[in-house]
Amino acid sequence: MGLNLAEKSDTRPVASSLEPVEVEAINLFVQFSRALGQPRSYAEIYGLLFVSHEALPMDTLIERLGLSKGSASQGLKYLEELGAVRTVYVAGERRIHYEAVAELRNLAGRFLSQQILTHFKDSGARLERLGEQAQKLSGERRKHVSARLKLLRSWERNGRRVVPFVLKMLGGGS
Amino acid sequence: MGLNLAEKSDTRPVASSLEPVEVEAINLFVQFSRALGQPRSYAEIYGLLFVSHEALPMDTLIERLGLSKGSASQGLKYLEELGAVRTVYVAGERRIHYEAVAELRNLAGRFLSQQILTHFKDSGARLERLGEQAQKLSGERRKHVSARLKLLRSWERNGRRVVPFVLKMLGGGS
DNA sequence: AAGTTTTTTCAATTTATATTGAACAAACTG
DNA sequence: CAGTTTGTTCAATATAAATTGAAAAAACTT
Repeated sequence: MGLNLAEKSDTRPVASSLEPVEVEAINLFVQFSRALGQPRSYAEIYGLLFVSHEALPMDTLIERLGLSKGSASQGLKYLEELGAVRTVYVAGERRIHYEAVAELRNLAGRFLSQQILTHFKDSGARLERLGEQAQKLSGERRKHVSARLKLLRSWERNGRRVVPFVLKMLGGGS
Repeated sequence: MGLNLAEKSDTRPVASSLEPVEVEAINLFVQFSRALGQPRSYAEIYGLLFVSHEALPMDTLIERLGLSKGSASQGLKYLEELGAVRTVYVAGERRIHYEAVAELRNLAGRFLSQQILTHFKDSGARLERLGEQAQKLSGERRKHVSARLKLLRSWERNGRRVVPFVLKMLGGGS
């Protein structure tokens, strides 16, 4: 079913077992996840772990956030792979407990390479193929495509230069 | 119906009226659009305009890309608002013609403010509310939430600082 | 202004993505 | 090892987003 963290215009009820401070924190991450195109449920999980004082087992996340087992399991798996969450072994507890990893730089780095760079990965090959096709053209047409290609190459270069820089900047303050 | 720019494992036929060089260019932008979470059809439109020597009317885009009228109209509207496309008046032609605007810096700037910054816009207010809720807690719990809040504030600061910097870097080469 | 072409709008449909939950598997327990 | 708890998988379903196309509007023509 998922949570409902009601915004002004939203009339569904807020999950009763969450405290206001938790609702606020979760909202923050859910908002963020929309900007990044990530599933809401993952953001809910991360948000709750982020404000929680102690590590939580999957059960608790399911119960308090109103998630299905499947979502919780997949979400935790994803977040763990991303490095956004780590497992913690709690004395006298059988279940795996999770806590939020709060390091922006690593998070952003992994997220960028996972979500963005994979999409860019063969842009080099693509540009090359475009270049080949351009050679087959003639006259005005070829001139134009070649100019465009040159532009694309410079865009790609600039784009690549930006990523490490962003990471450095994000690392600075935290 | 939309286009089909077949990748290796994809068996549907390529639109017959597109030349190889166009297919390559469009593929490039479609790929890009996936990374950014934008509709494929918009990327197709931009891609075709980007390689085209002359400005094209909506009709031509519909015909060559196999789009519906609606998609073409909305896509062009969106791209024009974004500043990715501009209208051109062609002598002796009644229909509006469009051409791609190829300036990475402006494009990226508008895109960021449209897609990202809007999501961040009330992060300040959200953080404030979270702060208020934190005050209502006590002991260990409050200490933890306060620390988290501090961290979030620094993340936000760093995030904001990054944007203008990225734009400067993207402006450099083109 | 009546007719024609071009463009926009938006409810209905299709397509893509996220979520569920029941069946399965793994990990532990006594 | 039989029983119990915990965790995963994945086909089915629900939800969200993109696309269509018919109807309306706007822009132009004679």
